[in-house]
Amino acid sequence: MIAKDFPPSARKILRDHERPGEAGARAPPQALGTAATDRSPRPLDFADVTTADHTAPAEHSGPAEHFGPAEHAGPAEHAGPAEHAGPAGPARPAEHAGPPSAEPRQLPPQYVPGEVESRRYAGWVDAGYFTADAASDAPAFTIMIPPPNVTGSLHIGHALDHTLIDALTRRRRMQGYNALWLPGTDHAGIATQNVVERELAGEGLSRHDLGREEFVHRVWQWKATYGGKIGSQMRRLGDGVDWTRERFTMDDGLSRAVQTMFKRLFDDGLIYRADRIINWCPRCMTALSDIEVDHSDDEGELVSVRYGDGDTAVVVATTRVETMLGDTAVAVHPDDPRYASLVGKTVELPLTGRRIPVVADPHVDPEFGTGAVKVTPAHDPDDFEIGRRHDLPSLTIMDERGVITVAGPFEGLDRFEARPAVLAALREQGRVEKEIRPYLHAVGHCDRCGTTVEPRLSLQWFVKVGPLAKAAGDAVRDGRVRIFPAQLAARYFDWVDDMHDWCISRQLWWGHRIPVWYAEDGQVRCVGPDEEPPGEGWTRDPDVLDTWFSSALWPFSTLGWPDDTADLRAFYPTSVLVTGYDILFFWVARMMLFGLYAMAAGGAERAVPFRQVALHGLVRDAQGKKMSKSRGNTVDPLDWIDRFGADATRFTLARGASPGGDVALSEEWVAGARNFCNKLWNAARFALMNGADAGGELSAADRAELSVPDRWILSRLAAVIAETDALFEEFEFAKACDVIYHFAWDEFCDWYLELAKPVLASKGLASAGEAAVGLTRRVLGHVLDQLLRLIHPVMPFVTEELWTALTGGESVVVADWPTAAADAADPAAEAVVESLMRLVTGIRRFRADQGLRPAQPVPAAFTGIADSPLAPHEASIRALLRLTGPADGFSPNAAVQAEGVTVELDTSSAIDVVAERRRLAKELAAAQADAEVSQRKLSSQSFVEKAPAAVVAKSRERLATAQAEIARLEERLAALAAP
RNA sequence: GGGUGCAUAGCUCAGCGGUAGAGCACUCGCCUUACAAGCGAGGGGUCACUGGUUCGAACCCAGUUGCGCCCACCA
Repeated sequence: MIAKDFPPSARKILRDHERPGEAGARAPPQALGTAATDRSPRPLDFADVTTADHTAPAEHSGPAEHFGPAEHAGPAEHAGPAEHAGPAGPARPAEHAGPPSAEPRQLPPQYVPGEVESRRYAGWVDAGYFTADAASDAPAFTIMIPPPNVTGSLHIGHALDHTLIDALTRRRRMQGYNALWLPGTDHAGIATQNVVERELAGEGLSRHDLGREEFVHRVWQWKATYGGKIGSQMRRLGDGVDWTRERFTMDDGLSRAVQTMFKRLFDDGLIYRADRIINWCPRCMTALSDIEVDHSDDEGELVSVRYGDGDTAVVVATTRVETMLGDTAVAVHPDDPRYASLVGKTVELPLTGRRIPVVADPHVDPEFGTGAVKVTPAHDPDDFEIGRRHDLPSLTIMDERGVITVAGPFEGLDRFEARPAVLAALREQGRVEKEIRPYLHAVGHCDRCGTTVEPRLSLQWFVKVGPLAKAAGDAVRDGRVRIFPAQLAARYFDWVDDMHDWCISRQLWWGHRIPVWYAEDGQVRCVGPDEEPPGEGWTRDPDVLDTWFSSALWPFSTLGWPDDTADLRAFYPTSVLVTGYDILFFWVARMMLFGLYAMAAGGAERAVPFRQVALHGLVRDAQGKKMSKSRGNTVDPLDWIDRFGADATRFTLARGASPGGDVALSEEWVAGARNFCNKLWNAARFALMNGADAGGELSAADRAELSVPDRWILSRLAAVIAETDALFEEFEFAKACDVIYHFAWDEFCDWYLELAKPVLASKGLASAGEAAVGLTRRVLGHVLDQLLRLIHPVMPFVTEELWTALTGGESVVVADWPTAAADAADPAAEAVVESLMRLVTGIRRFRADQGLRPAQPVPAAFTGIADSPLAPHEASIRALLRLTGPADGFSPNAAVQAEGVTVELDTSSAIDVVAERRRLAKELAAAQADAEVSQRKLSSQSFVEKAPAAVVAKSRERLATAQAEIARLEERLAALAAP
């Protein structure tokens, strides 16, 4: 069927790396076997065709012609090597629609991700696999996407986050949960407004030129044009999100939620408006919350200035001389004897001619500087507090751009120009007592633009966090919410238990406008979403809310809150929150604050926004350095997806992710992951070629007939499933990937498949009858089937492609998650196979040392195997090692001993005595070292007396084994020396 | 200033009381009929330093040094 139905150019997939020149000499396609007439959905039996087609053209590897049915044709001509397979493009159009194909398909010898990914993704979405059902009886599993900024494009940090979320969700879906991963984006107030303003600046315009309404319209336009980018990128990654439930924080529904929340908090007295010192960004021209300020040690100067003269002289130290223009007092510690006589008096403030009082305030540290502090209530948070305590006036000396507004010589200067100017003027008057420069001190910067933040007195809205934060802390303390890794909970408590009130008003245009109106007579009215705004004579507050206000509602606003929707009932509380530890405070804590408050009616247990918080780290480069554009060490996940495939990219990320741990990445590692995809691909190809049978359960009678390798691999599979499950539950992605990787590669591919080969070929195995072959085919199919399911959450595409080919099933996306067979554990079989591995490795070492080519058959005789558990496996061992039976004229010239078995070999040429001596000497040295350590331990009286009996016994055993080895090796060496 | 974490093979990390592990990198040999994006064999570590606890410490305790991160209103 293959040979007939496909064009010749397509046939090469079966063996594409034949050397040029050989291909033409091959026989024409042979008649096909029985499967040729079998048109059932059963997977194609590769055994029937593998050898059939050797007419491959001579080109070398890598072609990507796709073998799917015609309707999947699409842009299938990925010419050139796989690395250049090219982006498949976002969001495949509907021509690729249709459910995932269950038709048998041929597999090329190299996995080419590009075409597979776009086709499969479209198929999954169309099949509705990712669409959750609010009416389902199945337990819900909900994860809300940490909404990326609409301005953004998918960066490697998202890719990490999404890989982990997708893995969790896919696993739960396979486990039968009603799984929902809800996607969406955040309007990202400052960030988005900045982007659009930059665009305007390119046209020589500012937002004020447009006016508020027009500007906001412009942002919406921008969002319509570029806002979908991240969604198409998520499709490339394979994110199994429910696109029917996509949300945006500025959607009508979510805006209603925001307004509802504001109103409730307002009515409960948990939102207030007040004059406070806030962090002000003079570039973004808005207030910022405390956590939107990054502190860094900057070089500045510490200047000591003398205020007043003669008896009333007092020297103050400051890093901000320019603010002295706004000083309204000097403060000293109440108990400081140096200044006791000054308290209550006034001193002259230089440059201004004003006289300001000296006040006593306990906040002042007498040890620091001169023990006297200038007080600028309008431009320093501490000074503001001092001012309040002493009823001092607040003088604002700068406008919102940071420009001095005090009439006089400094008026119109920027704050950074004013500083040297004021200093120079003070110097001129002989007021400067000391200048320390450079002086390193912490300075706040706007986390959006890096501008030095200006503490500024202004009228803003705040959330009174006290009671909310208490509840947020308690929910973690009493275990309703669990944080992974647990040690990060301490950081959470530190913050939540000592949280300042949250400044939520922003002087921006892009965002949720504060729903408060003011009347001319001073009345204030907060308007709910279903109320009419007041009419004539009222003006609305111009400010918008902090972006994080709406983000904090995300777990329930996305589900229809404040309405009592079916979604809200079905999917709240969400199950897990997966995000980076860097936004623990920004987002996680605030969702706790608001979730517990808004959802309190459902009871404490159901009020929490999520049951578990899985925090991952930052993405770093191969040297563990933070990725940044300035370092030039960033990785573009889309580039990796293009070149290595989404699965390889995902595996690389997941394999690096441990709870709370940063993830180091490099191109070498993603190449390794790509290789792993290919390894699975080829293992499956082998299985298909050999009639692997993934259908049906093994009966008890079948189990009784299983070979030792079959029992071994089933035993290992069960253990690996159990380990993987346990690791997933703890969010140990790295370890789970590692367990599966080693099982797949080291055990399944390297040993099981090799052991299965002779059985499947029925070569040289007396016991391998038809039944044995059938059983092995079934075990092979079963293990591969389960393995593909296990790794599917992390590598969805390649597993889907292989699993459907292997099983004929509809899709692994909706296949059952494996469960560890309770009775599969088989320590006896494991012990035998491990022994077999050691024997085989020992002989391989001999062969390698002797330079015997892997393909060269070597006659060998086994002695001592009859009494060994390895006895039934001699044929397997011979097959693995290419050892033939001792034929006529067998004259062994070397012997290898291991596992109680002696293998005499006839290498047919003189053996390399030097190499053999070296090998034996090395083994001898190892045995001697081993013996020595054991001997030393055992000769210690206290060890023998105090150590557990089992440990002592083990040492004794080790010593005995080592001593036997030494004797044996010495004998061999002596024999080798003799002529 | 207060927390907190980390120091194990060239790199990134796992191991956390009983004689050192993985991936990648490296060396040698192989196109062995699933895979050269592969196969086989191998080299490489006084587990930061100093003490202590213990029969026994990479692992527990104390201190030292060096990195890192978080928080912070000391002018």
